[in-house]
Amino acid sequence: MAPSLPGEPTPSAVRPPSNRELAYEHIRELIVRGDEPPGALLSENDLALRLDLSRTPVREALLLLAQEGLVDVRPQRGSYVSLIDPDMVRQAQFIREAIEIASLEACVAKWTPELGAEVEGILAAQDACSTPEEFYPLDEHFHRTLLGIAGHDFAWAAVQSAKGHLDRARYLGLSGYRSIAEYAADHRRLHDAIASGSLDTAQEELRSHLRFVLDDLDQIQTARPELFRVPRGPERRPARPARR
Amino acid sequence: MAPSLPGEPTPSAVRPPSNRELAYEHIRELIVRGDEPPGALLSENDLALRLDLSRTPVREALLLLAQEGLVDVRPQRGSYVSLIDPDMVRQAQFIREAIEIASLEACVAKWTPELGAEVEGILAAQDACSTPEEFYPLDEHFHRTLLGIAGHDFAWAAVQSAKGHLDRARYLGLSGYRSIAEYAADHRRLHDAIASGSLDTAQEELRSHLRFVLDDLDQIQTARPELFRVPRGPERRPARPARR
DNA sequence: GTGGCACATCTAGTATGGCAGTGCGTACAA
DNA sequence: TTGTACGCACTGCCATACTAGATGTGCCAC
Repeated sequence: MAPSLPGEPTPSAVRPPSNRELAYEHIRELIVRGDEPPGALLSENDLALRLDLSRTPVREALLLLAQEGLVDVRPQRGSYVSLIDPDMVRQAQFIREAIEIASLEACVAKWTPELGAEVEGILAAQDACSTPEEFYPLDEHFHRTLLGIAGHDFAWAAVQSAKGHLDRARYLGLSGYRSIAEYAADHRRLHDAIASGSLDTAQEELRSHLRFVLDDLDQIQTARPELFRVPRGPERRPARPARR
Repeated sequence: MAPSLPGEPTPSAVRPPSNRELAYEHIRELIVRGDEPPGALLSENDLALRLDLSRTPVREALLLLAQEGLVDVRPQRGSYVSLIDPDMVRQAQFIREAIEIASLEACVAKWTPELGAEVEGILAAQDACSTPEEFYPLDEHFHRTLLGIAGHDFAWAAVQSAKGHLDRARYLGLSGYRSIAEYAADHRRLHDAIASGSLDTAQEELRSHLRFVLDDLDQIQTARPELFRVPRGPERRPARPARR
């Protein structure tokens, strides 16, 4: 686990993270890792108890997560982990692809051997990974670094906020449908194309790399249909818990 | 039975807007329209009094605006309207351009005469505008409609959240540096290119249209430097009292 | 046995009070 | 005159109390 990622926009270095940030990170982790599956109830009161905080920071964290699309707040009813909406995933993928592909032009233009060495380091670390848990942060780091080289570091925030649903699908996808080694190989080919200055090749490599998420998505949807919002038909509630 | 159709993220049609949404819209309007200029102090207490609400919805609105980059919350110090950061505006422009340009492909592919008629209606309304206040929502409507035709309606949220700084610059830009008529003419040329199925032309039209914001930006920065974050030099603080 | 209404009990939304950190004005010392 | 220490007043952060609305449950009339 990286203690401090480079380029972090967090002023946490001097200021301890607020309870809201703590709650946000914690809850987001629960959702992305699948510990709280899509459809699960996330009660403000319950979370406040579990995290040993008051409702206010928990509530504000849920507000941000709802903005991101990971949580579905239904007033006076409850807050739920949002179901994975295939259409929304596809659109998130579109956004990500649009931004990352467009950034490659500047990335190739600004490429230097020093930057190449930095990226090589990430690639080497990826090759040493054996579990998705290890690979996942490195994958983020790789893509984020490329954006940073292009001078579009700020765009990462936009990508990240859009790819909430993508993250979950990706996490599940890394769990077996496509191997870590294949993802790592994609990254290396992309790096080679950038380093050799062939923009078109790089764009094609990145495009197919990013689109594999969609293939994974189909696989996951077939295997775990209960995690997905049904495209047609109500299915408002999967089952009657019949509490009490 | 599902009373509300899934797919539309806004339940506002059936539910009255919450105080938080009211506060958000109101404060955002203040900032984008320039009523509260960059650097102005936005006190939770003060806003709560002015909007006749409690501090909670105001605070949550400020949280969302901070996430969007329009407000700069400094803990235990105050919340301020963020200064316009030229680099951030450029990156927001990049994001927007990447998404809208990429969406044109699907837009051209899915174009129909019926959709053309709808867009024509917007164009006609734009031609009838005489003030930026009238034009501004129609401009949003135009671009959003194109995204919707491409089937990337969801991407609008990403664009919007990224273009906070852009909005302000754009609003100022509409106030004189480039005329409404020129913007409207851009839109019409873009429409014609899409309708005739020439993707490349459409992309070029849109690209130059969107990049005019950057030209405006330079004009505005020259005219009103106090609204901008200084690009070079420390200026961390005017002076260091170095108490204690 | 069935349909409908009322209540008990959840929920999130909102209001408010206390707390802790920071900047700035002021007064004092060199 | 200049530099420094100190305290007040202000800020946002967090906790708690209260409100209104939605839902499941069970009683009761039929």
